[in-house]
Amino acid sequence: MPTPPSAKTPAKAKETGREASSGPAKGKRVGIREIASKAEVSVATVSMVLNNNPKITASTRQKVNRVVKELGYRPNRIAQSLSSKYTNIIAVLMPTLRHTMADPYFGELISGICDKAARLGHKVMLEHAKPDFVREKRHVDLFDRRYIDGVMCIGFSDKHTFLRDFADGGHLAMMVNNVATDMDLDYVVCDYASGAEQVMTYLSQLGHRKIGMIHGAPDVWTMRQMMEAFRARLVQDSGGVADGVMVDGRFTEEHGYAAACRLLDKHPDTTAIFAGNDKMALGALHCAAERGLRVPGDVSIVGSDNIQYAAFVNPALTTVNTPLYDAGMLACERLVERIRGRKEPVAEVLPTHLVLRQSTGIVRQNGVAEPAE
Amino acid sequence: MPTPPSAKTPAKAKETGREASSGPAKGKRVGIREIASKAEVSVATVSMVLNNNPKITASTRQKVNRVVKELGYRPNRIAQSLSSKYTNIIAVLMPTLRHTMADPYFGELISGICDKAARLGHKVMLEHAKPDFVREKRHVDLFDRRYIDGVMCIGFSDKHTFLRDFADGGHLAMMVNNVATDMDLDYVVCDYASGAEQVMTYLSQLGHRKIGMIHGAPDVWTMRQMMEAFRARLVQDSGGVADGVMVDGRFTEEHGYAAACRLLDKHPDTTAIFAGNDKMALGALHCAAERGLRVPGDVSIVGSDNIQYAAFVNPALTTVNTPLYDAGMLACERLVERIRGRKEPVAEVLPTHLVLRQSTGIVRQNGVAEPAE
DNA sequence: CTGAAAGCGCTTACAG
DNA sequence: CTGAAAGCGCTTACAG
Repeated sequence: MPTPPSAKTPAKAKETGREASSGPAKGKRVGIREIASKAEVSVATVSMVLNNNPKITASTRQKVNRVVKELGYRPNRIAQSLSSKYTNIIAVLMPTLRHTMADPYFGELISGICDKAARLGHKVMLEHAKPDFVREKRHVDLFDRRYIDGVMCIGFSDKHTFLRDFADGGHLAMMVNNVATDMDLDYVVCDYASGAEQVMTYLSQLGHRKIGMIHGAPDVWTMRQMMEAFRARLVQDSGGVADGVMVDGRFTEEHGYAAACRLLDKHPDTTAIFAGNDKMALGALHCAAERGLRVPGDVSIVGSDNIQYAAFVNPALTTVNTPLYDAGMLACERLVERIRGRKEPVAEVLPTHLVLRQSTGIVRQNGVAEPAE
Repeated sequence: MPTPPSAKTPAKAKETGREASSGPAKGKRVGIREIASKAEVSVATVSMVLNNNPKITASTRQKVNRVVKELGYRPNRIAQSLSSKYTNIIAVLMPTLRHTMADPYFGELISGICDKAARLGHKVMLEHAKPDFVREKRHVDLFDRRYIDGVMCIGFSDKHTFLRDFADGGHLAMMVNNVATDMDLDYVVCDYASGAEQVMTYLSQLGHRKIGMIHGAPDVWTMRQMMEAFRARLVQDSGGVADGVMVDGRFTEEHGYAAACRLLDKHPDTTAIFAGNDKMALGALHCAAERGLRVPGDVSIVGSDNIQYAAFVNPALTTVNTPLYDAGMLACERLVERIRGRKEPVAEVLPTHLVLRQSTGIVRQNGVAEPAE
């Protein structure tokens, strides 16, 4: 247990009189029966009023609501869940990357999910798919033990075959900004293929012919979309006009940095780098800076996702805007629809667009990279 | 509803035969009574085995556990919660900043909380304290409606007086990386005062005398700690040797950028800038770059928190490492202790240390800033 | 050490 | 349109 290293330690909180762990509040919580008796109706009627059952007269409704307000009655959600079919909780399930929550990519998705869920009266529960979590089938437990009504899956790839268990068990799951190949799961995804095409068109217009790509794991469906678009464009532009190489940057700054270094070592004639996400693009930017390469003077760099930081690096990053927050919102909305009875599977694609900033420019004249200044 | 703008639209998921919304799985879920009858004991015994009640014989325990395993029995958590005093869920409550979840600061805290909670068998629920949320006292509802056993509060300031409601209602709340002045709440916080002192000592050693600070809202306790340390050091070093000014950067890159510009406009002789968090430091870095000021040649810049990006900007940022992830872990651990009966209030301070990188250097010789090159 | 019973606080058919 | 009763699936005193 760490001790205050500084003299400016906050004053010790006083021992409080309140019974810290002696359960739900002081006094007897008011329950549905008190409301019923005070309103002179049955508990069934109170319940129906609370649930906006249309069978109830406006007058009884008023009468009950008045008492509810008077006594400050708040129905016990646990009891409601036990009696009804729903918990009104959805889970957000994600892989255990290093401090996942601190990632702006996941953050945007989750922000969208949370905001929409709150509006729809649902709570959201956070869950990490650690190895033992999966091994012990605790992802299924989320449903079997009645924690949740549905689950949103973010950050997974085709390798995460345990996701099948959801469909197999008849449980409601939604892929957010990804598609699970052959798993028959609902999804809402941004149009990464189009984003990559826009990047390639733009770079081509700027005169770039020697283009490198820093990609992430290709078992991620969206990444595959980008890689295929990259390759397809190279083929299409070929006849010798375009050339490209691909290196793995594993979605992180660190590996994006290393990938960029490798790329520039092997192909010093590279004039543009397309990174599969902004973090790898930042890594590439770092590599360029370290080598004294001017961006975009010597090499143009493009990212993808348009995370918050993309606008605040030097030079500001040209990138593909993928509406992550909106994807989170829509996915949540659709999942709740499913929970409420929607039968048709969900398969939505959100448009993407290029955001031009300072990290891209027309191709340099001489074909060989040389230090700036 | 957006339509696929690209040709590469994923194949439509097939309409599935499964009953999407017809409730918990197929077939009758196995309950505690089935286990009881198959194991030839009472349900009470099964329950006690499940809860590791020491009163149960090893042999009955075995017998029951075998059946539990055989039938793959998973106790219904809702029913458990209704009967017992606990939900085994804690909430993480935070203000509604722009896409809060995408913020690395909050992300680190939440990552720590989640990881520890999972290890302790607790689920975590995410909650945003929007204006109407607070107005309708829904933060109290979290307890009154039995959603949660305790709440972790992150990102709040002294202005958020609604936090008093927790202590007033006898509910378990924990401030994470902050202290609620006069609110009598448990807390776990990093030692920001010491961090700021280390920064000032270091800058002083480098010869800096004209130091500016970009701070955030002073009603945030931790920020006040830093500001006081900054001021105290200036006074201590005075007799004309040190001078400083403070501008508000509101915790964001944008305002940090603006604040740095204002600072450098008014005080062009500033040789070092201490920003209250890394985001504002990045804004300052951006401002310097835009003006052609070399960092650290013309001006040194220091941040605080050591978020992931701090190492990947140009130049890499010197900053104070505040162990946010650890703070989240410890806060979670302590909150669960409280839930389980701990009586003493929690008041922990975690040590911080300076991380030296490229954005700081010895003071420039001439006292006036001039464009680089 | 184990069992029978009451109860947690709601909702939902089923009567009236 | 409303009420009395059963039930959701557990845990917890209370007897034995």
